[in-house]
Amino acid sequence: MAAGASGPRARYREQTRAEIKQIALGQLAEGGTAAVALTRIAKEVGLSGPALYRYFDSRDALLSDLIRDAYADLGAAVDAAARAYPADGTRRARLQTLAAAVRAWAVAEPHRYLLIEGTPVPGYTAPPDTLDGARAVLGPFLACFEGAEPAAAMRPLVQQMAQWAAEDAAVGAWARSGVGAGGEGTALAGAVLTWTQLHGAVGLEVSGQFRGMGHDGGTLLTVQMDALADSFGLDRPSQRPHRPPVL
Amino acid sequence: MAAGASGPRARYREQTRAEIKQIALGQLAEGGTAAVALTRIAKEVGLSGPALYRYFDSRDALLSDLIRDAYADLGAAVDAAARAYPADGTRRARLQTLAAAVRAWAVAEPHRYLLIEGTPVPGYTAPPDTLDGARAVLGPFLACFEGAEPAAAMRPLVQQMAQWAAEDAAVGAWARSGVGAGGEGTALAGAVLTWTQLHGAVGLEVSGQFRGMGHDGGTLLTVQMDALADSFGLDRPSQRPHRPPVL
DNA sequence: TCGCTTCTGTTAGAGACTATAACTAGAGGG
DNA sequence: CCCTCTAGTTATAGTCTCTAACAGAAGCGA
Repeated sequence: MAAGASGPRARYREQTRAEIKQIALGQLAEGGTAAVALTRIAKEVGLSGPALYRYFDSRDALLSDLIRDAYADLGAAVDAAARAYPADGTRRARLQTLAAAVRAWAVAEPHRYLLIEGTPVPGYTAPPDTLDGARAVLGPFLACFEGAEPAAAMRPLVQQMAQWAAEDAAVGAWARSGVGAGGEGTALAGAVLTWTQLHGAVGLEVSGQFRGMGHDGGTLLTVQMDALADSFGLDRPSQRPHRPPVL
Repeated sequence: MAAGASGPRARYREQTRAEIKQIALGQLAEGGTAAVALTRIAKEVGLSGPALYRYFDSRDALLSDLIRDAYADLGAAVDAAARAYPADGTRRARLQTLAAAVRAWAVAEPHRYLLIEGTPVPGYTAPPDTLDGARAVLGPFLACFEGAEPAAAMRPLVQQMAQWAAEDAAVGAWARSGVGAGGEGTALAGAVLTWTQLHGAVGLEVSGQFRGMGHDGGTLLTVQMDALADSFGLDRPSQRPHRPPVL
């Protein structure tokens, strides 16, 4: 819908914007957020300095666009994983699959993941779409908690989430999009916990803080998700042969 | 040892350095890492521009110092909580207490916490003391897992950690400083999981990504730590009345 | 006490970057 | 076919990091 492309001019404009963003991504990959400089982008794209301001209001606007794209991309990856997951699979395995999809995307594009989940340090500009983006990524996780039976330890959070779903109609509807009515609190609690643990595990791994430690990020995440599945009583743990995934 | 203070000159130097750091902390609190500017610090401290380079080699050096201090401070807070915790208390409650101490520090000084756990975006300069700092913060958590009996889901991670402790003598000794011999893998796994989940929960809360969601950070962290304690078989869950902590 | 050394501070300036202002040429649309 | 709006230009202001060259003063040993 955003296309529009009312004429050849708009088309060319979109093309230039895309080129700018691509070069920005390159700089991001090389030196992090701080390395994204409009002047250098301009030089590389063959324009001169201020011309870029025809395409992006400011450096922050460009970064916000990159964040938006990254969220969309990650969301698509999770969505694809959810779509590919067999309908008759266990909820536990679904949770593992989706979590692994997030991690795989993050490991493949560390800089973009840091852009998303990173602390809003650069210009302290909290992009407002962050919430929507996170919600889109998290959506497919809701269904993992269909009919879950959370352990006692989970109760306080489940209660708070149920109340939230009751007070905010949009949130309630969103939660019900993943699980049947009545399970909103559980599903929201599960999704938020998943998000939090993903943020912790993947964020630390991607930012290199696990280097030199005796474990690999995949195992850590698998273990965490497994424990989370236990906490929500997802399926039977049954017999889990524990060979760590070969990364 | 670091004192030295061989003369009045060194004393004055230390004083000026402290003043610079304090002003930098103020700027950090107002606008994040990006807002810390040497020129403005100089203006505020009554010096002129390049004079600051007599006290810090570069802007990054100043930030590294702030990071070092923050780690030390957080470590001290955790240590104090550990020291204040009764020797005959349960390991589960100890875990909750230490985790709450970390969160309390982070909530009280969000900018400094973000400086620590934040992604290395600004200059992409990974300060090498990060590892030591994290280890100091994590140390007191080791003892929470004394004699723990990890659930099946934890096994892969425990195994990896045990191997790590076996291969790296220093790590093994560190782990044994918290728990008796034989429990290294379990303790390390517990500590790393705690760190990861703390990072996730506290980082998201402090960076404001929970705003507008129907839960409070304290409950989320409590629930997570409780589930973690379950996963490691710490004490008896017994009867937990679940009133959420009033924040 | 004298004089050397070292430390602390200064101004000047190079270089990178964001962003605005004023202006120009040309492409599209009515 | 002309008029307008757009995409580009150069010039410029202002901020920031960091280096260079230099000046004054405090400390220290003989």
